[in-house]
Amino acid sequence: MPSLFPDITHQHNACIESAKTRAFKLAEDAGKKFGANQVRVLEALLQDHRAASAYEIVERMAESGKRLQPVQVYRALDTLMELGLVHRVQSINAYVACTTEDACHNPQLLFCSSCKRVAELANNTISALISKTAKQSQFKLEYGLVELVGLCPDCTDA
Amino acid sequence: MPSLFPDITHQHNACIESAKTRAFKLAEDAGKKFGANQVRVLEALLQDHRAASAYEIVERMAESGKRLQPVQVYRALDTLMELGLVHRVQSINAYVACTTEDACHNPQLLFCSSCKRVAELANNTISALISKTAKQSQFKLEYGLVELVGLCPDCTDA
DNA sequence: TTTGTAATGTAATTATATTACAATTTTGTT
DNA sequence: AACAAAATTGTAATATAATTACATTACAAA
Repeated sequence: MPSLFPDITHQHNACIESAKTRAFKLAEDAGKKFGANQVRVLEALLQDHRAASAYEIVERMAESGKRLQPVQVYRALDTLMELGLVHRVQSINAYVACTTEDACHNPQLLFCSSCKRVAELANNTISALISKTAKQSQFKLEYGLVELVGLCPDCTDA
Repeated sequence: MPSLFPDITHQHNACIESAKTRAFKLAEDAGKKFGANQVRVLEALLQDHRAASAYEIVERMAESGKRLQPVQVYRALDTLMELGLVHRVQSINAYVACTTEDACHNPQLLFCSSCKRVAELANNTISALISKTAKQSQFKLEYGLVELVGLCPDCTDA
């Protein structure tokens, strides 16, 4: 099994474009339209595969000419998370663009504590097991998160 | 399968005592001793099975006569989490005392967003699956968390 | 056109967490 | 007991993360 972390050779421009296309389609299906800020924040997150705090997003955007207030970034993040296009990396209060084929609300994330990159799983066995467990305990699941913190292959080698 | 959430009839005093006994034993095994603040913070968390923010812990302790500064609470929480006696409820930046037989670092938590109670699983199938997944992706796991957010049986009924 | 709604903008504040450094207590050793 | 080293506790200030409240603008539906 190859690493889930994007390698150096991956075509990031194409990666960004396909993610945006996917996002617009998804929003359309959900009967929503992106406002300018939502698009900008998504773009800021798509710049790389690293988790960024809300305030880092503010700075990224300021550098590219559009400074938003924190609350505006949080609002955009909320919308994007509702659509499953952005995930919160809970253990570090940061955010990352979803990279799975379908947007999701129960992400399974691998977070590298060294390079801050995030890889995303879509392991149905795990999802199913979680659903089953919730059901068994009569727990009405709103959302479930699986977050693995550690070192990605690149950072382990180095 | 019965609910994992403690029912009204559970003997909470006994619950607290056994948790404390377990904690002291564990610390001893690890060659550590608890300082006064560590014990106090653990006791504050053991008051109930609800997740409490660090600042709520500050207030709880102030009410019972010993106000600590936030940083002192965070220090105690760090120590307790290292020992696996306290878990962070990542999705809400809060903390809860571990309730499983053995202290653990890879907790599986069910968090009720209504009453804030936390139940803890120890599902080996899930743990094993996560370890396996990490290994397959050459990911050096530091810790893994599973957090299910939703409504507990009591809050679903109400 | 006006009405309602969603999105955006601005300011202030609250909540969460850490840094830096000083004082004290405990532990182990002479 | 006396001392040094280490761990724990205490205090102040600050950094980071997130929300509240309210005003304004854009845009679509009636």
